[in-house]
Amino acid sequence: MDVISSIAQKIVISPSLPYTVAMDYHHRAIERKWQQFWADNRTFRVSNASDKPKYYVLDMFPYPSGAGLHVGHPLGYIASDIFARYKRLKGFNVLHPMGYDSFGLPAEQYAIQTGQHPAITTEANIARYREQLDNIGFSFDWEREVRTSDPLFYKWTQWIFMQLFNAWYDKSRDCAVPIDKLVAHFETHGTQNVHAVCDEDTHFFTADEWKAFTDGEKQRELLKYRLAYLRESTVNWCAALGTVLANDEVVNGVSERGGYPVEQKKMMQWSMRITAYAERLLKGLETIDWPEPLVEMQRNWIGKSVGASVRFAVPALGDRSIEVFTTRVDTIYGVNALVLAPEHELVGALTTGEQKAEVDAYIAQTKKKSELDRMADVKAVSGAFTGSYAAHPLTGKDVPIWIADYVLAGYGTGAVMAVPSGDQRDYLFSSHFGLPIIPISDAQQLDGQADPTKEGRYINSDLINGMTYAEAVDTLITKLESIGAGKAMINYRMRDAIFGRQRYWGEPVPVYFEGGIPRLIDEQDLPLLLPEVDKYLPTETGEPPLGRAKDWKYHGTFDYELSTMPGWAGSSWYWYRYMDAQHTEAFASKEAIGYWKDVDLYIGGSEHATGHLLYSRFWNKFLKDMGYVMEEEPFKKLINQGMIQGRSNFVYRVLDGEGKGTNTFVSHGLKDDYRTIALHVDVNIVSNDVLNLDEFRKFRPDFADAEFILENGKYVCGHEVEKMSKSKYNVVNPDDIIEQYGADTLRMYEMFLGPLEQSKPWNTNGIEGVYKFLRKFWKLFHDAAGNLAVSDEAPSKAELKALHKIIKKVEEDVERFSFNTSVSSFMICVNELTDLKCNKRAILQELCVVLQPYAPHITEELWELLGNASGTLSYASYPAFNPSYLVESEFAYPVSVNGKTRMNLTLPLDLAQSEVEKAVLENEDLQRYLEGKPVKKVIYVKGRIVNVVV
RNA sequence: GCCUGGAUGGUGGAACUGGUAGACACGCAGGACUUAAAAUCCUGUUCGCCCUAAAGCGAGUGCGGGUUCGAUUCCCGCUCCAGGUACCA
Repeated sequence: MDVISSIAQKIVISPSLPYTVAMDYHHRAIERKWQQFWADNRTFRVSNASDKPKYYVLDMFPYPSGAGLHVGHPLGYIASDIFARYKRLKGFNVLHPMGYDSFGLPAEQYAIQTGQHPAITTEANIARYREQLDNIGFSFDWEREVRTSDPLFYKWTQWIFMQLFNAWYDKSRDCAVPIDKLVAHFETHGTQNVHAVCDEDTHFFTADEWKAFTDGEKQRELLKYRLAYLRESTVNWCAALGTVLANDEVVNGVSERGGYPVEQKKMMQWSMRITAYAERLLKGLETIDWPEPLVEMQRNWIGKSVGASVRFAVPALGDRSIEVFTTRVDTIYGVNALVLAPEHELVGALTTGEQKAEVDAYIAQTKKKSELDRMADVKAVSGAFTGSYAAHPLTGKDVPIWIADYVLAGYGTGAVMAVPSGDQRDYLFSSHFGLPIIPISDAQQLDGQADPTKEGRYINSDLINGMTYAEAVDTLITKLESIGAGKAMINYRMRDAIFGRQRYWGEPVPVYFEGGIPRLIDEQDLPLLLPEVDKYLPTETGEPPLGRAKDWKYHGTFDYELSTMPGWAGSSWYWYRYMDAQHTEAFASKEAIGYWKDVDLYIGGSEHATGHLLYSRFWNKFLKDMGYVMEEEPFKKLINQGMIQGRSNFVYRVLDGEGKGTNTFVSHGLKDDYRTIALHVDVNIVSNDVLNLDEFRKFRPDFADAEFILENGKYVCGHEVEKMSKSKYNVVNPDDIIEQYGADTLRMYEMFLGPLEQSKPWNTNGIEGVYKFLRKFWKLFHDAAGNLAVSDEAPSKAELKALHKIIKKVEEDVERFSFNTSVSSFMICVNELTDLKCNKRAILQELCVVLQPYAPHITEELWELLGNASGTLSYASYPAFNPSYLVESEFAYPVSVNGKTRMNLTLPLDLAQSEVEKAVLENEDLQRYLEGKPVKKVIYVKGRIVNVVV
């Protein structure tokens, strides 16, 4: 009677529940109970002091957008949570925090449209995110939460900026050094023996000259050395948005967001001297365990080339010369021209009167071209002769000077020496303009194209004739250095990072101006709070939004810097704040940093490869140079989770003779018989590609009386993989999945979908299998009436084998981040135990521990039902694997003939090879396949296979 | 163009160091239970041939070759897909 009434009750409470007889496993009640328990008991609070070894599992923290989490966002968080929970069971003190990268454009755009302060929008979005995250049962220590837009957080972002401002990079020591040391050096030795990474226009001066400088002159000079510095840079200025955009925010010459035109504009901008760290950023890649494509991307981004810089004198210009960078100094005798970027500073001076018209026309044409579209870049060769000649540094011969747009102003010196025999671009250029093409190696094959080979011996090359590549390079560098015409040089593609945005919703730069000189505010005045403004738009005079703040002056008199920091500022150091999120004396205490040191495992998307991950490594190295942190690299191991794509569903509306839509829809399998148009349909009313017709009528009231042509009584939808977006009706909210199936099912299903690193479309088909698994698991502990029924009997051999198989499997899988295979193995284990009718406490209790990282709620509940203290499962011990339970005495060998499997033969594992051969060859069934042919050889691999070769 | 991944049933995927390809799950088909449906349980499910069936035979991991007793796995050549990057001297 009780059972029946409880069923009845269940039906009343949850009429929408698909499985009304699920009287046993009530995921809603269980999950709510444990989430509350963990919060109330601060179960996942972690201490900065422990006898246990430390382990730091970090997720890339989200930007809290207004749309909330969709089902793709938590993929990485689930994986890292499984890993963190597993490490806790393995006896580690695990730091597993979460926070928000809460400065950013969408909140500001919303503020521009609605006038609502971005802080309010952000606060609401964070609350929504938190609720959604809590629903999934993550084991985050929320007491360490950080928000980059919180003044208590950005105080330290500003503080780090101040340290960067107050530092320079000393190449002799190969590290950053406080600027005071540079000032002290200037006072005693001037610029002598200063090896700094600095601007190109620094002056040389003696100690006396330095001392004679005014304070303003000193500051101006020092700015050229600081790691955070102000300089005029060409930026992507978007007038419509009133801001500067990063290169990756500009697509095809228009802004990625909104598609507004973008122009190149010179502006004074804060920059970060990341190029000082180029070599260390490159070297460090060898010491970290990151996915190869990511390492490769950073390597390409840094773009190191080893070569030489060579100076070509230009007699017509007196003492001025053209400097080129080349990676192939060995080809210098093959030079037939110098080619400059049209923007090169010497172009004006070099152009002769005769050539002026042509050159000007060409420059005008290039400008238009770059404005138009670089994507429409045809391989057309173009260029113009300046009329001037340079002198070849070794032969003294005249080398014509050209300009062409295939030479980029921003790379190297903006000028190249053209060697048509060795470089394809130079070859095309030379053949187009009829310049001579001189072979320089006896191994070169110039049949219509350049040959960049380094093999062979040099010819037509005077000084290096007959030499090999290595000999030639050494000889030439030595020679060029001795005549002052060149030197070995390393060039990097990476540029210094622009660090200012003309935006409101970001960290204010803690700088004010006094007589045009930027100065830091006093440390005691941190944080420099974002001022209130009446509108979140640039001022009428084109100044950033902060220019609207009333009476916003340092000490009431000095103007503040009006740009704010870029989106990556806060995320470049946030993982240290988690170590000691409440600390007030520093960004984290020395003790906390000394204990946690670095991130052991970092999980996030590969889209941050060259942004966040590069800048974070840079700031980390800087903080280490200054003695604030301990490790050269912040993220020891990194895993990229794949992107979850959308999977859209379609219905097919039949078209009439004129191509107009009718009120009839045809099922996917029959649509080829009709003229149809595909319409997106909400994936949430489609199950296994079968459309719920009633829901469809509600979804599209305009089709309430539509007719449906069905197949097998069903309307089957078509599907396609697209981006997940509202307009495509393919967004799935994790909350809906959790409501229907529970968080444990969601967690396991997201893992079950496939390898973590792989991108895949979200598809709810198949989630039932995981839900069924959890109910089956629950049933192991209960009798048919739903009462706990666990036996204390000793487990059987088969039961122990099933348990220890999964203990081993999960251990191996988690360590190699293969979470999908664990889920399958759990299913196999529960299937086996169900077949064995196993209800032994000794088995089930350990199984709870093994499954806990994947399905923490159901296992906590069962753990408690088994009589364990409530909520102690998170810190239980992972069961020890005992291989003896897996030992087999015999094995069913697949017996193959010439590699083709023909039969199975069960044999004891301790047989000697000769005995196995005998048993196999004497087998009657085998004779059929041998067809009387003589046996050449028998391959026997113990516990694997027997192969008879005839 | 270059760099990095990837391609396995109707679907998601498994096979970890060369050793029974398709585990596990979805879907589908059939059956049990039920007045019925849902849920649950059971059976089958790579394809082709043969066939009442059982059994059997053949093919098969994008395509073409190779190494090997044995290849989804290693080597060579190609096709397609995804991500990154692009006159980088």
